Amino acid sequence: MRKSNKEAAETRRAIVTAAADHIRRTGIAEASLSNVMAAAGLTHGGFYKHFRNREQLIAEALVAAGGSSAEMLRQVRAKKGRNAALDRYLSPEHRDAATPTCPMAALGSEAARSSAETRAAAAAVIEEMIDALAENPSSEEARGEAMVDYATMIGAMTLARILSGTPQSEEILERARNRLHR
Amino acid sequence: MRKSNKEAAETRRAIVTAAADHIRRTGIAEASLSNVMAAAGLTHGGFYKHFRNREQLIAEALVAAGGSSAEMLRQVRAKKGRNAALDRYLSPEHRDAATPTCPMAALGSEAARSSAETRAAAAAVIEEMIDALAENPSSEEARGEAMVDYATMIGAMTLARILSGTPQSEEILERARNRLHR
DNA sequence: TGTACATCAGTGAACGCGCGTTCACTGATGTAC
DNA sequence: TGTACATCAGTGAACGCGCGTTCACTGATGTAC
Repeated sequence: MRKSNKEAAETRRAIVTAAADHIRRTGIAEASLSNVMAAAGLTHGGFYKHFRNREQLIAEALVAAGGSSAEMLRQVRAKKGRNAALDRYLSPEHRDAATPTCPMAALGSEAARSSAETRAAAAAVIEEMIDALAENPSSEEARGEAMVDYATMIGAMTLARILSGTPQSEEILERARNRLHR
Repeated sequence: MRKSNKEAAETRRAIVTAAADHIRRTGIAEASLSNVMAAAGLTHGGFYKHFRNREQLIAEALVAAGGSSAEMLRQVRAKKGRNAALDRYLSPEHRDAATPTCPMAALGSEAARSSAETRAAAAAVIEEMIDALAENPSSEEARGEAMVDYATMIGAMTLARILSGTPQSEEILERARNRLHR
């Protein structure tokens, strides 16, 4: 039962979206093709009609996840300013979200150990997040500062998630917000 | 061929050490019992003579890894001061180490998604690292500042590892060092 | 201290399971005329 | 525009593999007397 080209393109997008959600929820290693395909409403056999292999899907899913995370940062920032965007990122809601928004906080250390293809995708995500975060994205200095800000954000979110359920979890988020506010 | 109690205790320690190395090198999910046991010079079947299950080993390995990481931080700091300890942590050598020193930088995002037992072990590691890092570990304020410092450290190391091989990798480490120096 | 027996550290085969990938098959869609 | 056939999206079974865990077995160590 061949599908139309338009339907096939939608299917491909649905698979990437399902994978983007899955890797942020469970990490890369736990996102099996069967589970991702089932979440997209398909059986696993058809996967290779759309992707070369699992590796390619992971790279695309990472970029998609990073895109939606940067978009959210940009929107809050445009409407309510930089501090509000930081507050949103470093909030208990982001910490507790069933599907975390930022892929670097959700699986950064796993990406660091991954293949060159996956790391290149992760590097593109970092680039986009820095763009969304920097006061003036064309200034080398501002981008550099945003880079360290972002490091603090993903580190604080990681610690807050490990410490979930203890008072220190709220504390690390609050202290990170205070340090990064301008 | 039963082993003496002393030998058995040594075996147990060797398994934990092998696991502590393995999880820092490859993450928790990739550290299989067979591989860990082989690294300790044993076959996998004997594992359950020492541990309840894999979960227990991971928790103990995490604490062991954190202990050696905190110990290194303390030693450099005692000899050469706080800034030198930060420089050592945020160095290209730590980034490139075959077995990374700090388990939180190596697998923090994975620990955040793990079971309560593993997260409790990770929380103990965080506690110990903050102790080693804080100017005055008995001051609540100093511990809080050290917490955010540590967040920046693990975030910067994670980003530096993803960006390995690009000029930004060195840049993020240098900028993080500069921001945290006192 | 010596003896008899219970304990148990470690081995290696086995289990059921889920993984990534391949494949034959289907029938609706795409395309060449 | 209509027809004939090639294409290919998606299905579901199959593959070889490594996983965590269990188990029968071994013989040296530990212990009770």
